[in-house]
Amino acid sequence: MTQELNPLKRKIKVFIVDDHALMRRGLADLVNSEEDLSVCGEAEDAPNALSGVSKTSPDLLIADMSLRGSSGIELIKNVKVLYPDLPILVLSMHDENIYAQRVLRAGAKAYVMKQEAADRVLQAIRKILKGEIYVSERVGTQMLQQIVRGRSPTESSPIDRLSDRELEVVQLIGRGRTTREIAKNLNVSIKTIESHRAHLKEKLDLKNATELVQFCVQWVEQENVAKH
Amino acid sequence: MTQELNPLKRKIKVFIVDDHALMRRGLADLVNSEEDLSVCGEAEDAPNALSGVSKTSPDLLIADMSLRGSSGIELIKNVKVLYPDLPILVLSMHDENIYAQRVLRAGAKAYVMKQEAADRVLQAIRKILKGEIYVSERVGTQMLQQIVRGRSPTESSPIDRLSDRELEVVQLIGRGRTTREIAKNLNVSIKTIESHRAHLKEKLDLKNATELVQFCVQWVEQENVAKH
DNA sequence: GTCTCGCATCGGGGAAACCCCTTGCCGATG
DNA sequence: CATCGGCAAGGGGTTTCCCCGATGCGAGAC
Repeated sequence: MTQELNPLKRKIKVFIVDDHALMRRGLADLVNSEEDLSVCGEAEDAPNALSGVSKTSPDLLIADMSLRGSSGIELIKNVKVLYPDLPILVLSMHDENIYAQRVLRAGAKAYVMKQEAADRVLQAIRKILKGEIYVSERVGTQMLQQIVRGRSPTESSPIDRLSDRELEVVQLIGRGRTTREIAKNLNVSIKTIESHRAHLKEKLDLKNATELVQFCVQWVEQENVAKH
Repeated sequence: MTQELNPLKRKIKVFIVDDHALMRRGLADLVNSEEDLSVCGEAEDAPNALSGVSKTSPDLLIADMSLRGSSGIELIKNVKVLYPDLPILVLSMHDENIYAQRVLRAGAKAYVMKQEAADRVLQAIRKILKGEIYVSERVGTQMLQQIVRGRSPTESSPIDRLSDRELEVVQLIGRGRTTREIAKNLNVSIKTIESHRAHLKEKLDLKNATELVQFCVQWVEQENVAKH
């Protein structure tokens, strides 16, 4: 609408990467509705994003996490190598703390969930244009809690803090064994396994038994993949 | 084709349901950019959708599958009961034809993936306004292949034997939710969820709760990977 | 050496979840 | 119209979860 009203003051150029056309449209609308922002280009996957960025040299990149093919995190890393000063805002489906941490470590400056309101995205844009970092409240407080508990986020995965016995229990839970079965298997009391599970929940910051099983299943899976 | 024949006539009213604000914006922009269409209302969840529809009495409903709380498929069924003639277009993250089949059986008239281009959505809108049914090409051919193979949709993978509600519970378990949380989320008694879980264990031939969680986690994972 | 700390092992007790059985309702199917 | 499947929900017994400890044991700290 008001895109070319002010030719004296160049607008801040924003490049959008998302594999959902409709989401791109919504984002573009949002960005262009701001006086001083304008969309300079769009892409639906990582390769097109890289070539598009090199053509349009934007001031800001908005990227979706879950792209087809090469994942969003790979794109961030690649962009960071080629354009270290280009701030990146990452949109994600997940509110998982793990994703946020990985994304920020990969070099993004903001992590916003797609569920959030549109003005949150604008807040994030403003913040990272000032050189600051933005994460949505829920993820942010989770991260702070981790730091308060003395766990530096840069330190490798929390799985390293587990004892050998605890890791053993993780394996068995991940294979679908019950507490009783594990106890019998390891020739100890059920109480002992319950105790291990309690420690696991604490160390891995999991709320309840279901989340514990979820984590263990995923970890066993991921470990089996890593071997091949 | 026929959209600019009667410029004096009232525009066709479209109601949008999606829990992503940006997606709503993109959809609204798309719809309003058409001469004869206009967005008459939006909602971010099922309850607001139902009251919004009753207030604005739209000619077409566009709904996201994966809403918070009561899921998209429930919304479709509810809408179908109250407004049997209101055509519904369903947007989905998944390209699995399991979902497409369920959605169409629940009464929707079109199934479109969010990845698809914007004009596909318009194609779908035009088609269902003419009383026809639209599914995206990939899903459509998958369905046809199943029919050609003589495989009734009820007998391939054990997951197909699950009811809509049961599949919904699988999703939530796979995301680490407890029985209580699921009950609250779906606004039913804990006993009901326990009952669903019992049926799931029976249908999927799982011994206990841990195996059930294991299965659900793996299924949700595998499903998210299948997109790429 | 003693002290602390993490680890592994158990127990009590109350709350929650699990598990099996049954019931009622509705809509579709035959 | 009768039966069957899906959904919701309750009763009641069993098991697990979860928050409290407690003990012994080895390893490093001072």
